[in-house]
Amino acid sequence: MDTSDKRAAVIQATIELVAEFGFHGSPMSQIAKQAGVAAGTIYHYFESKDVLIESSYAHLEEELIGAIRQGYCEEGPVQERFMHIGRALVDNFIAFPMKFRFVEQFHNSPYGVTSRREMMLGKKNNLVSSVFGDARQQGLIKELPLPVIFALAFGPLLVIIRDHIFGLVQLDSFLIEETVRACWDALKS
Amino acid sequence: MDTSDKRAAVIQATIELVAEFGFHGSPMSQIAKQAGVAAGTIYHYFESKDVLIESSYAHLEEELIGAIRQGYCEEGPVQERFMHIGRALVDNFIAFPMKFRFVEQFHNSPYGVTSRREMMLGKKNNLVSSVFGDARQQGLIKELPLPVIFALAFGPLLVIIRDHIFGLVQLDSFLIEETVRACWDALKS
Amino acid sequence: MDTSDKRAAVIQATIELVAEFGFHGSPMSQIAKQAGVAAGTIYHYFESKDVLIESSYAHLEEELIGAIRQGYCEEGPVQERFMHIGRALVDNFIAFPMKFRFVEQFHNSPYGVTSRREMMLGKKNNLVSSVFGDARQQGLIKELPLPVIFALAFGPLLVIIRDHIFGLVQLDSFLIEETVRACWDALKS
Amino acid sequence: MDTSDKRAAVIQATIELVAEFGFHGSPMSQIAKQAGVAAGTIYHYFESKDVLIESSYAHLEEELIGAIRQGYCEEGPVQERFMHIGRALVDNFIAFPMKFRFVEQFHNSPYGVTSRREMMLGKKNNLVSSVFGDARQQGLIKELPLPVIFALAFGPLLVIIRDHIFGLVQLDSFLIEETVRACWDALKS
DNA sequence: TATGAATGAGGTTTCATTCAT
DNA sequence: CATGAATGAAACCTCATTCAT
Repeated sequence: MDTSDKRAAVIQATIELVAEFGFHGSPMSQIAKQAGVAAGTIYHYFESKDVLIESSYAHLEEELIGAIRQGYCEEGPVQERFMHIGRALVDNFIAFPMKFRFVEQFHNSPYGVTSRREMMLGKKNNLVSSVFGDARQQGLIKELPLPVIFALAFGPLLVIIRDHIFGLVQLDSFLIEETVRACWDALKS
Repeated sequence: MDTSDKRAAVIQATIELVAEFGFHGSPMSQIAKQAGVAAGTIYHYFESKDVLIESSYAHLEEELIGAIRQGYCEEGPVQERFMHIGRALVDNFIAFPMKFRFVEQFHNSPYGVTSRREMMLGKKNNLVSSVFGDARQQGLIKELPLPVIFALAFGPLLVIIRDHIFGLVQLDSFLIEETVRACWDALKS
Repeated sequence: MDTSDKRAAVIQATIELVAEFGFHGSPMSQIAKQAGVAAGTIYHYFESKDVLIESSYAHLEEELIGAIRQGYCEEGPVQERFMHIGRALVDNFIAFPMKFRFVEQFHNSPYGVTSRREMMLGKKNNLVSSVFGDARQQGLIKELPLPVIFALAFGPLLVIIRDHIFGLVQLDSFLIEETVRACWDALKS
Repeated sequence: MDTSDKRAAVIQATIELVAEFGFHGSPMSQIAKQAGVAAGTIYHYFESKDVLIESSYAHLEEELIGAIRQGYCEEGPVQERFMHIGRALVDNFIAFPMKFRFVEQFHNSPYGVTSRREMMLGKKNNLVSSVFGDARQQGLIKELPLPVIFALAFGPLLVIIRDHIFGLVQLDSFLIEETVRACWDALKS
């Protein structure tokens, strides 16, 4: 295991434990054990537990953006681009429930307060922003502030992903398709 | 201050502190101080910190249901009943941001995992369930599983409430109205 | 053991351990054990280890000033008052070597840097200051800055106390008398 | 930088850091960084931190003895030889306050306990010892045990050096001269 | 009932030291 | 010789909980 593998192992362990037990339920000693490193080693890569958690979040954010980019056609029609993003979002989180659990806990905790303004689904993400920009220009969606647009577009997805992970609903590709399309209905002018 | 006032003070203090600092950032000693009681006193009313937090959540849930009931007309048309619920939900959380912060943290933490199946917006809440039951019967909304319906109906509201509290958007009664209506658009068959 | 006894026990344990093992060699867990209290208890009385050490020093300072006051005659001739102070200083530190070891370590460490300006033998101590004030007025001692006067008066005493404690010299009341008198010789104009 | 330069750099870094932050506040990693070497490298030259600190002290001791020897006339009159030593001591420490801070911390710490019996100003130093031997033979100084003589001679100097370094007094060559002379007054029979 | 001092397990973090490169 | 990542014991400190008053 070379150097950067160790850093990656620590992040992976952090995500797994936090997803299951929360920030408070994931002591550094456990993270170290799960990552297969000594407790002190973590502090070579991350200044503190806070930094470790922020770094883990940043890692997940990048991974998610990468997943969305897969097969994304920047030239396609707006609605199709939106459908792709919604599908990718749900597919990815359902495939890796731990990521979702981690991200949700991060957003709803003192840790996430600072990072929330540039969140995964926010302005930082040009892919998503440009979809809504184009949609607005073409008069396809309602004239509402961007945050409201984002909320209508992705709010339902976050909820059903959570429900799926907790077993309250069983999503399949058909249901995902229908749900994302319903989100588009909310946006349509 | 008589006996039940003390219980209420503890719950109030718990909500305020957890909203701002999270569960881990709200030690029992601080809760006691904020509530104006001794640390040991809390244990007369609540068996443990976990029980205190679950009780605080239950308290908020009841308050919210009460707020929704205010001015609710069980006999009115389905869409109007839905609009009322959506409006009441947003209004109430915006008026008391701490409640929202507490509830969100609760839902996304190990504490909330057990309670989620009977969540505020879930089956336990007959008011809400009956709206969608009626809507489905009258063929007004899409043929999707109830959890998906819930997600489409309330997911966006939770997101914009959060955005409003964090200052990312400034909601007013017009914007709330439009947003809740857009949620209905997502549901409409 | 009532409440203030516990605070006193912690300070006593701190002095004993630091005297023997130094600040770094005296972990809070050891101090707790020596004091017969739980580790956490220390933090009810002292905010941190630093505060504990500063408080222990302050305690010793007061004790020493009290010891010097014993049998001190404010109206007596200047030289006799000086002799009394010198004798009391040496007697007290020789009787309680741990106090001396603690104080010396405190003064020569980052802890002591802040407190040094108002040290035991400094301006804060009116008893000592007034002796030199009177001596100067009566033209009995050299015209040198007060810090130099203090150094000439007490510097040698601190060194021989240390030597005595380490067994390099065996002080008795005769030797103490002669040494304090020699200090006066250094001051005499 | 050749081999012995590295050893010297480590010692220099140790003195600087310990002077400012104390033994406990000077981790090996910091010493390494300040010296411009890798942490492990220190262990090629010094078996342990304790050995490093003792070696740093020994280095300073030798430097100081060398400084005192500069311009020292072994054949001169006793009082002049004493004055020279006192002057050199004060001048050197004032010119290099870090040395003084290190030495003081060393003497008043568990590290110094073992070395104190052969301290800088002690028997080991023939230069100083022979001055007092000659002075005694010529009947110039009081009939007191050697440790007391040492205390009277150098105790005040250590105190005012400290005061000067901490800014409590501003020493100049005149004041130094007067102070050393006053020390001689304490010794004079 | 109410208090709050006391407990002590357990959390985060530091740091002297080692060893493969 | 030199490096610096890795180790893990141990430090300081927190905090949920208890219990004598």
